[in-house]
Amino acid sequence: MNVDLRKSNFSASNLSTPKQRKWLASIRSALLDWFATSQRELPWRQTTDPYAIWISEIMLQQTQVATVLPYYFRFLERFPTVHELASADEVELMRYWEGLGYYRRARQMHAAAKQIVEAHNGVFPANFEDVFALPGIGRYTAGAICSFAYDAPTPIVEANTQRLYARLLQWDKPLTERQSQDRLWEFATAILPEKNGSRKVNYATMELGSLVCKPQPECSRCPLVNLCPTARSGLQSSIPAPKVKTVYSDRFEVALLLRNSDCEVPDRSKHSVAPKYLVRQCGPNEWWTGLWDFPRIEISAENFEELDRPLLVSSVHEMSSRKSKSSKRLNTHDSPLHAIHEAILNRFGIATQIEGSALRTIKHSVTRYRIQLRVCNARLIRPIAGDSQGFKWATLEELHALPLSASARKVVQGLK
DNA sequence: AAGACGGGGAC
DNA sequence: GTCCCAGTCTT
Repeated sequence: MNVDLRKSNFSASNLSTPKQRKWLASIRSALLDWFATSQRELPWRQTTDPYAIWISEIMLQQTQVATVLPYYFRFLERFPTVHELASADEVELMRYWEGLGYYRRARQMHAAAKQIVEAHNGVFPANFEDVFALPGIGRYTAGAICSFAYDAPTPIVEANTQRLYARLLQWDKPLTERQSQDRLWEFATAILPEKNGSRKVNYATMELGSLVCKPQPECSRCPLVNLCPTARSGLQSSIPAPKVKTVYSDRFEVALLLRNSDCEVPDRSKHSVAPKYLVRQCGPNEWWTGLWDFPRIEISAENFEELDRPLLVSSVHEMSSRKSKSSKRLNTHDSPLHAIHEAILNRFGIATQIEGSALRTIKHSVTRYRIQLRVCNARLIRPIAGDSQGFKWATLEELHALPLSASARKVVQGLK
């Protein structure tokens, strides 16, 4: 089209001048042609069931398509309707979410399902305001559900479309700014057709952002290349503005494997009793809220190294009697192990003793932390106090049914 | 406006 | 290694 790209960085208004409307119509048209031949066949696009679309949208928050696919099928098979989800057992639900991360998504979804049963008679709401009001559903997800399920003209702005829209607008300010967000939502609204067909347009903008207008875009394959001022000016690498680099910090942890067979009288009724491991449920103000984990604490880099030393020998007895002639290492200064035992006692109220050096070290990451976790055998040197809440002993089989963090799951994998 | 929240894919 | 991902909610 004969649209002047040099003037398509609109100064203000809501993209409603004749020239802007013509430009938008050209984009829409080229986009839909491209989408018809280039779209991926994703399972959540083969349905208009708002429930299934909702599940997919929640799973897809900050999570890539390839990661979601297996979870999506498994989840819908087990929880095919709002009612099934609303009446789901919390533990089983979390087990179906395990590995996806951002576990509050699952809890909020559970709450939302109950809300839908209560307030909407189990029928997924059909207008934006009602959908938006549900826990875990923000502006993007509400718009996506209404558009995809009902073909409502609700705009969407998420990672893919945000990048695409910013480039089409040649918007060079950081996208986190309020002004930027307002502009993006304005574009997202303006790009939708007057009447029907918003579903397809929203699918198409996301798909183009995902497959072509990537962080490193492939403009030579883009159906909008001749309509895009950023491509014209060669500013693809600076638009959208690069995000502030994440500063990672190292973190060291130790997890304790405490077996009941080491500290309790075995059940005499059976000649072979499966050992049980001490686990606890993570509380509201810690990572993996609601999930189960082995007793685990952060430790210093020095103590972390100490746990890697072979043939580690220490006992509380040796440490508590400072005058005794225990091993040379323990005599020099406060044992690092003592510090760890103290920290475990303070944190969990259990008196423990680490045995030997770490079985293994697991690397994982949580948001901005790069974590190394030493897994250690340990024993209880005093019974667990009655007021220590949240603990339970679980067999290997029971551990398989409990929702764990990905790192705790790795620990369990090593227990066979 | 900025930070918390998980984990894995892709390069 | 680094960057990024169909965001939401809380400071």
